[in-house]
Amino acid sequence: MNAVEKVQQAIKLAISNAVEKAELTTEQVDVHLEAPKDKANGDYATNIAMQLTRLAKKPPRAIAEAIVENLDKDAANIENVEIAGPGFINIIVKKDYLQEVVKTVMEQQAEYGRTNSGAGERIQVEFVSANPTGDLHLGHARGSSVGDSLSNVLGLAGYDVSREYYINDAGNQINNLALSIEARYFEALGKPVDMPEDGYRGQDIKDIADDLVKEYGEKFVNMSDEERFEAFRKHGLKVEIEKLQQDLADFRVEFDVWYSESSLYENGKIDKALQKLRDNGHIYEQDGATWFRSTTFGDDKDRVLIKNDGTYTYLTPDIAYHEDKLQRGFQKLINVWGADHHGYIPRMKAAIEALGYDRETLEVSIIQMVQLYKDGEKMKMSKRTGKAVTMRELVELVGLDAVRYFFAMRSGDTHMDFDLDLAVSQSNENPVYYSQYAHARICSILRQAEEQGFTASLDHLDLLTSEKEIDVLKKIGDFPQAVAEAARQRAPHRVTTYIQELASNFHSFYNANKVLDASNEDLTRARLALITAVKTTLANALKAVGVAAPEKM
RNA sequence: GCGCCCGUAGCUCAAUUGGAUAGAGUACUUGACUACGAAUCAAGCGGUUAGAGGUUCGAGUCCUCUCGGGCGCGCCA
Repeated sequence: MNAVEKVQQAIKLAISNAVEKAELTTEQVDVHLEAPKDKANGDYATNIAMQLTRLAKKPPRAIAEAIVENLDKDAANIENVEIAGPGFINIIVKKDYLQEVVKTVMEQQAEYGRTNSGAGERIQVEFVSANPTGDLHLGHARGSSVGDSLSNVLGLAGYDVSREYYINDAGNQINNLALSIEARYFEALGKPVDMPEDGYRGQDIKDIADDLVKEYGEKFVNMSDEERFEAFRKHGLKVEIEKLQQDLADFRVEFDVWYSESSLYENGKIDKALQKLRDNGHIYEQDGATWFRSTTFGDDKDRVLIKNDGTYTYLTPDIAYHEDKLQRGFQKLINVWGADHHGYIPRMKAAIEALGYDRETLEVSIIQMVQLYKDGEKMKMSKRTGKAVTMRELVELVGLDAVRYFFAMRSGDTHMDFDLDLAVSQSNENPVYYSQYAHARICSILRQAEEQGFTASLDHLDLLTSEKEIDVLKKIGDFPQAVAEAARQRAPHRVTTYIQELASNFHSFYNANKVLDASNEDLTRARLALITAVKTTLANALKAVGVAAPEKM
């Protein structure tokens, strides 16, 4: 438990003791502390008096007064309390504990912010999982950013996280991939053939075909259709998957597991999952197809698992895949899906339940669509013509940090307008630079401190008593809980909000106080410790959302 | 037609999951560099939280309906 939590704990205890002493209720009360938005309402506030109105059968303000009268302030490090509004108890704490915060950051360094609030719960986060049939585009960039940030945040909060990418390397779309490459291959040789109806028309397919021509010439022309198809399928998959891996690595996203769909065919896991569903009585045959009675578990219609041509639908291996995840011992599965897949949730949850697991084990985080704007106008996109903006293009245009930050800033469940001009602009209009600038600024001060012979010291932290300094200290102290809360709510964008606030507090402090002051060496050394703690905290927070913390800009 | 998501300041978005006078950034108006980085700071302006009911001490948040936008609704993946 860190210094901040200790203080909060002590306050909660003192209040619940006061409730008992005032004989307001015999029931156990859970004291909820909040940090008021407005500092005028104290460092902490509790709504306990309002919550007790029913139990104590008294008006909230009278309850609040009774609690305050019986409150042991010294035990809880409380400087002052006030009753305000409808019955809030506002608490002002003594600030000396904040010195501990700086020491903690100095000790923990890159580990500062880590807690055990997740208690080692094993969580798998599956995200992106785009088909290996084309380039990652704008929507995947958002999914990558949110999925990766979420994983980072969960990891920091003490969950045991595994990131996974499900490679759809089986099924129809891969056949289409092979046929699309084939069409482009013949086209490149000047022997055009028809592109399949739902073929892939991206530039990447043309590139693959051109490379094949360059390296092998007409080698594939005289092969049997089957041989050529197989060669193109294998080669296409390899190139596409490597490209996905490279693009994601360049986006600062690393997966722990790349899970192959086709492996489920090869090792019999699909059959096993089907058999389990059959044994559990959730399968029936109709119209020459095999059905999953998902309506038993709240889906709006039953789903086909084996088509009347004997092949599986997309759902079937996916069920086997989720069965496999659960058998690997994950206690929670988080799938990050695009909004266009939200209709898929009920059937997947139904499958989980039909396999004998708790449907709540699966959490699906839906990422809403992104709309690109340029010159104040919507950019039209078309997947069919291959004119969608790719993730790689976006990064080249905007810069990696700005892209990651923009997506990390926003809650995934909001429809998002991405202003290209704003993201590209290297000015104060662009929010990503605000926090990076704070970091670079601190580094600059530290460089000059070194030149002037100042070193940070923890011996005079009691000199940090100005309002700006207290604000910074408090904000630093909030970090571990902010991360834990972001993890609990699966809301990594909260970390970005935190980053803005910390940077803001720092900038404000910077403009009000000179750090390097030869006339007051003790204060200088304390402030150097303070800004070093800010630097570390900022860097840790930025890292969690996949953004660099530059020493110079 | 049915289902899910969304609607908050001119614009882009937050809001500790039911708490106080709804907050940031940006834009706009002022002011601050012979001070460690002005990509900064300080102050001002800006709101019937799409609308109408309801639940209660208390609603942007929960319930019902209406309006507007997005996405789904396949023996595609």
